[in-house]
This record gives sequence, C-alpha cells and structure tokens, in this order.
Amino acid sequence: MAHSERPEPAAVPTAGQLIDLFALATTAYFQDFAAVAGQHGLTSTQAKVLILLREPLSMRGLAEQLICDASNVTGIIDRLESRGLVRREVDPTDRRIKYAQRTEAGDEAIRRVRADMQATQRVLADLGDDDRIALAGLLRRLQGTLDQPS
Amino acid sequence: MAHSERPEPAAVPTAGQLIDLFALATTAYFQDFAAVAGQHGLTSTQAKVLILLREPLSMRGLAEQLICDASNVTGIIDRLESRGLVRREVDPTDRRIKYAQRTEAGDEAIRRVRADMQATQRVLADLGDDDRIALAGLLRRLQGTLDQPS
DNA sequence: TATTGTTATACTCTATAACTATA
DNA sequence: TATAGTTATAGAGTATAACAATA
Repeated sequence: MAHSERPEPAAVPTAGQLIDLFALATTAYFQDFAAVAGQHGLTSTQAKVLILLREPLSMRGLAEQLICDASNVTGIIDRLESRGLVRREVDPTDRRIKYAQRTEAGDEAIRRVRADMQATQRVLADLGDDDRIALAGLLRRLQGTLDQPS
Repeated sequence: MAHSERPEPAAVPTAGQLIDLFALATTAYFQDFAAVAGQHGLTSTQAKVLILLREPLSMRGLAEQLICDASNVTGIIDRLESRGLVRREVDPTDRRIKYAQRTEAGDEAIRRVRADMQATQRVLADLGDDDRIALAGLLRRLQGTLDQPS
C-alpha cells in the first residue's frame, strides 16, 4: 500500500467509520486475548488480573483497576488462589487490608499467555517507525480521553 | 503535535509497548461502551446485538457474529424481545429458521447509545485526513489478522 | 464513625449436552 | 440423517445490600 503505482486517492474515513473500525479491531483483539487465555485454562478476567498483579494490589485497588464492585474481587481471587496462581497477604500496618499477589505459578501462567498473543504482535511488529510513533500517540490520546468520565 | 517548534525526537515504541497501549486503549473503549449501554439499561452484549441487527439475522448467524454457542442466543434474544427491542420472525421458506430483527423501539434505543458514545468520537473527530487514512488502514489490518485463527 | 473485605442474593453471559421440529 | 433452535444445567462475572473486623 505504501508504493503502489498510481494509487487511487485513498478515501478519507469519517469519524463514524473510524469508530466502527475501532470497534471491530478492539473486538477482534479481545477475542484473541480471551482465546489465548482460554487455551491456558484462564478466563479473560483471570488473565487480566494476573497481568494487573505485576505488583501486589489490595482487593480494593484491584476493584478500581477492574472498574467493578469490590465484592466481586473476593470470588475472582478465591478462584485464582485455589489454583495456586495468587495468594493473599495481610498488610502488617493495617490488618483490614489484604494484598493479592502472584505466586511463581502465576508468573509462569501469565508469561505463557503473553507469549501466545502473537496475532496482534505480528501486525504491530511490521509497522515502520513513523507508524509506530503515530499509533502510540493516538492510542494514548484515546486512552486518556476514555478514562475521563463520559 | 503536528507543528511544535523543535520537538524532541519522538521515541519509537517497541511492538511490546504498542501491544500494552493497544490493550489499554481497547479496555478503555469497551468500558466506555459498557458504561454508555448501561446508562440506557442495556448490557454491552445487548447493545452489541442491537448494533449487529442493522439487518435481520438468523439465531445461528447471530451466534457466529458473537462467536458464542447458538444456545446462548436464545436467552439473549428472549430478554431483548421481552422488552420490545427485538422480535423473531420465521423464515417462510424454511420453518426451522428464525430471524431476529430490531423493532422501532430497538432502532431508537441503539440510536441513543451511539449518540452518547462521544468520548471516542471526540478523539477521532479531531484527526486530520492523513491520520484518518493511516489509522483506518492499520485497524483493517489488525482486524483482518485477528480474525484468523491464532 | 468510616473503611476493608466478605457473604448472600440475583441477573447476565458462557459452554456442554440433550431434546424438538423441520428439512 | 442433518440442521435450526431450544431447554437444562453449571460456572464465571457483575451489582446491590448487609455484615464483621479493624481503624
């Protein structure tokens, strides 16, 4: 596409068309993520939690990251803990707080999931420098905007 | 960013950094979508189905679009039908097949959801022509690649 | 009193398996 | 016999409300 001789002038997509494309791409990405997680016996939420636990997080902190009620985190961590992928640790200075943290088995599980997320990696690895810079800027803007309360 | 005087040379992100950014952006997008749908009393799946039903689809066809088992579609359409947003219609030439289609109330419901998806629209509406063309190309490649079985 | 985490409950989405009506 | 849709069942994620332990 970069060096076709006599390209048709590429049509400029409208914001509406871009939003539809973005929806399709993000859906495909999530399905890829869920499929890979599933191949490793994890739901997408479980895989996401393991990724978030690169550092220990309190149950409350995890709920904030997941944007869900704190009561849900109990069950999610219960299931991961029963499989030995995560453990709870009580905060020594405030015994109300419990930190969830990955075990070594959890480290290994999520390492394998990430290694298998090849479909997206393949596309992104093919990008040239200019495209990478542009895409990173755009994704940061999208993320920043979407993080605001709409 | 297009006309800053003496910009720092922008760092070229690695494929790994791009994938993390893409994960963050898609997560933010889905949360935006789910939040807007929720404000209109719909789950994200229900809103997604209403969008897919821009044309009538058989229960089977809907399951393919959703990438889920056909047995799930029964319940999803049941709930939408009980709220008057969708109706079932039997195919006259093959009475095994039922088509789900939006009612006028369904048209109106999804129209309102889309109108409220402003956070993403705002970012995309600000893009220049070159950025739009580049982004559309990239998203199409991502979608096409991710649709292949990984 | 306020906060952290948990339990109880109910709903939605999901997959699997078995069933029916139709082709 | 094959296909389309459904039902039954079970597991996971979600929100709300009420609760115990701790601050």
